[in-house]
Amino acid sequence: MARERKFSLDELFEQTKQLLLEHGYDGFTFGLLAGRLGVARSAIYKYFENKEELITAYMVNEMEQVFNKLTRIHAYPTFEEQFRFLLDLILYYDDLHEMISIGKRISETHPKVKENKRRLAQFHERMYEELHSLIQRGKKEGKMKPHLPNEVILGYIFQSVAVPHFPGISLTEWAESIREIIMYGVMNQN
Amino acid sequence: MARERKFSLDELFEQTKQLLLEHGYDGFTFGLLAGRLGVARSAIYKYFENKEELITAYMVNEMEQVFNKLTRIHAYPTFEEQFRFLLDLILYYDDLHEMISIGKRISETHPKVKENKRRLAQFHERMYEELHSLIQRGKKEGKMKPHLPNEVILGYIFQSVAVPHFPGISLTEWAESIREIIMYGVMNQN
Amino acid sequence: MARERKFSLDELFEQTKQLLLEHGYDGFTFGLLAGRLGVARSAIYKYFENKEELITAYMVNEMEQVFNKLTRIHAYPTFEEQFRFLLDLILYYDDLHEMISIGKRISETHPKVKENKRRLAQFHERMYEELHSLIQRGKKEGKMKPHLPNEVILGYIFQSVAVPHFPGISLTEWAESIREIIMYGVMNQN
Amino acid sequence: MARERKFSLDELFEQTKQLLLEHGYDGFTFGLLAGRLGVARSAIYKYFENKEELITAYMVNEMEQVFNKLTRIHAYPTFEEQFRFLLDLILYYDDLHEMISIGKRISETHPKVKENKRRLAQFHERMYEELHSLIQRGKKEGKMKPHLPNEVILGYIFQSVAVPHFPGISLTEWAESIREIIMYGVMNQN
DNA sequence: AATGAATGAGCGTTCATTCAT
DNA sequence: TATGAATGAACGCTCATTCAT
Repeated sequence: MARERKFSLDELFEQTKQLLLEHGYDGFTFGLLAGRLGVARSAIYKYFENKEELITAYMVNEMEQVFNKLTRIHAYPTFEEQFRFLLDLILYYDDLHEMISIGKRISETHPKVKENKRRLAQFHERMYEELHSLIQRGKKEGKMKPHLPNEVILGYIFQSVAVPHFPGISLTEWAESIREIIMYGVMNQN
Repeated sequence: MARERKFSLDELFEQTKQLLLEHGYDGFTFGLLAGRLGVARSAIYKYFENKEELITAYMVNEMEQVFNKLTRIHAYPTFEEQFRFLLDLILYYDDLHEMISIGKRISETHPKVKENKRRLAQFHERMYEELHSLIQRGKKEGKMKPHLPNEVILGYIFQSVAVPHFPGISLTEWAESIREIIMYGVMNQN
Repeated sequence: MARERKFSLDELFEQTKQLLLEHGYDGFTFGLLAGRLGVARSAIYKYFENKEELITAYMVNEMEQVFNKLTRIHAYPTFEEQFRFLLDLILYYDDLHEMISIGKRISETHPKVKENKRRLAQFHERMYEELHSLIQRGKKEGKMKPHLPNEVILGYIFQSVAVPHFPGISLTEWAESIREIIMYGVMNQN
Repeated sequence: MARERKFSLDELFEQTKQLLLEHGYDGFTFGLLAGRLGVARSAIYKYFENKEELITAYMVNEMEQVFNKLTRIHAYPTFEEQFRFLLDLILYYDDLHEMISIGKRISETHPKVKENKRRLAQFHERMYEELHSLIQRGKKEGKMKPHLPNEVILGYIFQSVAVPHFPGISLTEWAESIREIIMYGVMNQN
């Protein structure tokens, strides 16, 4: 009876992600998105009342997925394996960092946006808890430097994904180098 | 002879910097800037023909200062001191990184913009030369890991400044932590 | 499916014409046009991406009509009839001249503008061909002065439409006078 | 005592003329003019309260000169010589036409503008009187077609200067052709 | 559910005009 | 007399958002 939808939410989120990464927050427009989905600009307003709501909704969606993957960390028994899993995850989701910084700029005017931001914050919090406890474990087992503040370690790790990939250096070489620096620094030990 | 200026170039650059950091390139508007300076939008066009010229002019100004400080590195004799000086400098100018990435996006249509970008590129080049030779020295003296690509090390160091400052951790504690991680990593040695 | 349009393209072209004649190219603004159509300025951008595109589109439209009429010239057998038909046509479309001179000033930045200008040029060319061959015929039949350059004759005829209509002289009297001057000059023959 | 003027009115009028011809009424700006005179924009406001006043003042000045030349027509005894003198004058001052059409668009808001336009109209009138009487004489002497309305003849002659100069035709050839058409038309007599 | 039409706020920019020195 | 600083209105243009179908 009702007309069939011309686009799925998944499609919409996927294109939203791409556009955000390509054009940033300001460069993202409904016109662009609608163009990619093959619908009229106004059609999107049936699902999201405004740009901010759409973007935060997308972020919640993305965050959910990341978070789900993150919980698989418990499948690994040793600290070392868990830490490596975490680094892999972060290096794989290397847009995460960009996304987070975009998220910060969104001001919460409408109630739905507020709700989305609340959920985002919640995810953030739960994620940080996970990570905190991992770091805590590393310190307890004497494997991580105990005097470094947890927040700095975490921020630091997340930040690392933004180190630019230079041409001439392979992706794996890059990833391995980053991993080593995070763990043991740039200085030679003797 | 003419009436007194309502704002100085220094003021203008200062506000430009703040706005760029808060809102990014696209979010930066003459309206915002004029508002902060307490003048009409159009007044700014007396000094800069367009947005790109203003922003690149600001960047040249900023870059000049950084570069001048950087050359003082030669006052320090040992590698360790020089390396510490460099880290201090970068942590102090912690917006540098953001600024550089903004600078990349500006297309050079007008001649003055072109000139500004040329000067910026020059600074960049000279700066990278300085840093490369520092790292080279570190490797030669057996103090830095020789197998890490120079580009990754440099990118990494610059990236580090973007690690967020959490409230609850003092700035010096943050800086010290970052320094240690860069040099020796997060892991305990035994 | 969507709401009804508040203005038709024909209306838009009509007002465009009027405004161009009244204010010239620079004096023509979207604000003025929108005002006459009773819509917001921005509404017009749904149909034409910029001022140049709108104006060239209008001109193509106008030119098409003129050209269609012009081809009816072949329905007349004798040179005299054809010449008279031509003069009538030109005197009737007395803004043509103004329009052509406006058209020359438009620089072609956007592709659609380029396309429009190409079509305009095409019309021009075909029109001039028609007229040239008419004049050629007049000369061959010994009815036009053979030593006058074709370009001057054509330019002259087109120019004549710009002779102002003084109040106090009827349109037909004006047209008849112009026709006579073009054909036989202002001087008495004896 | 008083500072010496950095520019003369003559200079100003000369540059005004050039700029008007190059850029038209809208394209003419105080900035451009000031640039050519080597003074600040605002300096010009000491002499002319606004753009319209300046332009009309220039036009009065120009008109004065043309009119002065025109009165020399009485030095010639015969109608033919006078007519040729008139045509020469008009072909020489071929910008006159452009200027007049520019003048029409100026609306008289300020009193000084009004006054200038009044003087312009006066010149116009006196000029037309001169020309009318010339044409009258031509008709009386049986040299001009008596049935053509004077206004049309005059408008026609003035209009002729706007016939474009095509490259490939020398200026004198062009002028001669125009003259012939005005006098005897494009058609062959037999 | 989806569309195309229309709006209005805001941006970058230009320029006539005013003001204080 | 001349200046440079500043203003404000307008323009071309974009885009989030609303409306009627």
